[in-house]
Amino acid sequence: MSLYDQYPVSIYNSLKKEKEVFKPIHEGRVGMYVCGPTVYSDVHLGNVRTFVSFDVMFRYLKYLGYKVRYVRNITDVGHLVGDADEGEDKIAKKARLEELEPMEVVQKYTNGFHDVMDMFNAIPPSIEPTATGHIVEQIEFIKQIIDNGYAYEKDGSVYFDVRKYSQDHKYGELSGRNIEDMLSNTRELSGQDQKNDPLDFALWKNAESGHLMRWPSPWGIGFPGWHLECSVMSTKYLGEKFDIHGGGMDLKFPHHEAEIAQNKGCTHSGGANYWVHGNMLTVNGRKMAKSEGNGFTPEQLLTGDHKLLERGYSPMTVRFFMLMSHYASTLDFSNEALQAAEKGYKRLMASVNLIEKLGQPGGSVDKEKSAELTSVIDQALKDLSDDFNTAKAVASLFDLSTKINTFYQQPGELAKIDPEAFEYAIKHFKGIIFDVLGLRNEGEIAQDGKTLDGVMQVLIELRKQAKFSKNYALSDKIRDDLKEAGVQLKDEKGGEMSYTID
RNA sequence: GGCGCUGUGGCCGAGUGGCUAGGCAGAGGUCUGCAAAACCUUGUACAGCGGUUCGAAUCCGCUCAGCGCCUCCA
Repeated sequence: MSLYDQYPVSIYNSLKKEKEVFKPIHEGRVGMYVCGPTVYSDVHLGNVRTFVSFDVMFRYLKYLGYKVRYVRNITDVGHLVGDADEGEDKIAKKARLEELEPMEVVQKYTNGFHDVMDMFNAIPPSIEPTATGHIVEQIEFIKQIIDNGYAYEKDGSVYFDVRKYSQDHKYGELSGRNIEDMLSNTRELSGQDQKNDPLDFALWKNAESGHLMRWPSPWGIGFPGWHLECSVMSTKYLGEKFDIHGGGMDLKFPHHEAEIAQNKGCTHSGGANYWVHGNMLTVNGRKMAKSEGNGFTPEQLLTGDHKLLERGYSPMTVRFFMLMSHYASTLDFSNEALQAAEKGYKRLMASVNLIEKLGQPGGSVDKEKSAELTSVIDQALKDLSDDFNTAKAVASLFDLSTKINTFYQQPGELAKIDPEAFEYAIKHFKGIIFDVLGLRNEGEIAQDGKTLDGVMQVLIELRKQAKFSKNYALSDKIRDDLKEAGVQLKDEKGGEMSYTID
């Protein structure tokens, strides 16, 4: 029996607006598509949160034994600048500002994005397709939509005919909107005269002279519309029907709504069965966004070089902080919260490090105590299967952490644990922490240095001698000075000493 | 205006109609030469007002406060 049968996953489906038992289309296999970043500037924490959320889903589904194909695109063309109605492309605009080739801009920020994802230990997706790499497919997709009667051409551009579409399908099913409301609330926008209807959106845009991104098409020189790539690439790599589609809450409308319409308009299938939306990161209760000026770069987060940051925080502290809440809840950033997360993270890692130092379990096995141990793991897996509730799972991990610490201090307690139960619990304890939550043991990395460890052993030996001769002034000085240098010495039972690096 | 969300103890943050979430901080204790860490103990929490119910933080209604989307946004 596989783990996914043992711990069936349920997911909150934005499309149905309720939690459902997850049933993949193909037994044992999952196709997952997540809307990736637009690479025209640095990613900020909000982006990181969303991708970390989906990274955990990817990791957990694999942990359960599913074979997962995870597709996350790179948007390197297509999104229009909000206040420029002339149809100027974000990337083209940025290119002009920086006097670069558009593809130079794309490459620069794609590299940066990958570096940041790596820093936060997010596993690269199975496929990371780019919009510019799928111009041909996008053109074919548009042709089919036109053939199906849901799009029209006008002056070298092609628009999706929302009204026509809504006669046959429900437009707005994901975001809970209806066409009439939207019509009466449409804002006055200039430059929309080409469209038959303000609700229509572009599938292909005619490139004006001087526009930097241009490709030939049956409708002239131009570039693909803002929403098209995701429809096209999810269909290409996952099929007309696939399992999970994810993205940030703010993409629900219009982006995902348009995506569904394009999919149905082309293939008559709506794409994903389960739509999953991650919530926003907030600062003082407000969405972290570039326009608010309350976001910061990962570099600033590490160094603490930002007016909102009291000091820097390590990547794993931040990752752990994010996992202490549920992906569908807003998460409010504050220095206090981050500092609390940092302590919690270190506490967890300290227990992990202790595992190696534990003696042998068993001897005078207490069945109840053993069952208690495995039930904590059981609970954690149930919680993860319950819409990926990392917050709850983390609580179980802390329970286990306490138990491990007790085992270390009181070997008698460890003797009560059945060796098999112990092995099972430790395997999953580590599995959940490292494989599912994707945490890295930052302290351990620092301790890898053999030279440093050798130096530490010398200092520890000196301190032991000082203590033995009751020269507490010297032994305290060694400890205090090391503390100053970022190394915490701990006296243990039996006169042994250990150290941790901050 | 339309669609939707949230309001939990000092802070962050889970939560099922009845059983201690958890982390951080605080208090007391054990251990220790002193620390640190760890362990144990400790908190009259669920915005307000009504209603449903044997029982609601959890369901319903209203009020108040805040937020998101509706334009690019994770």
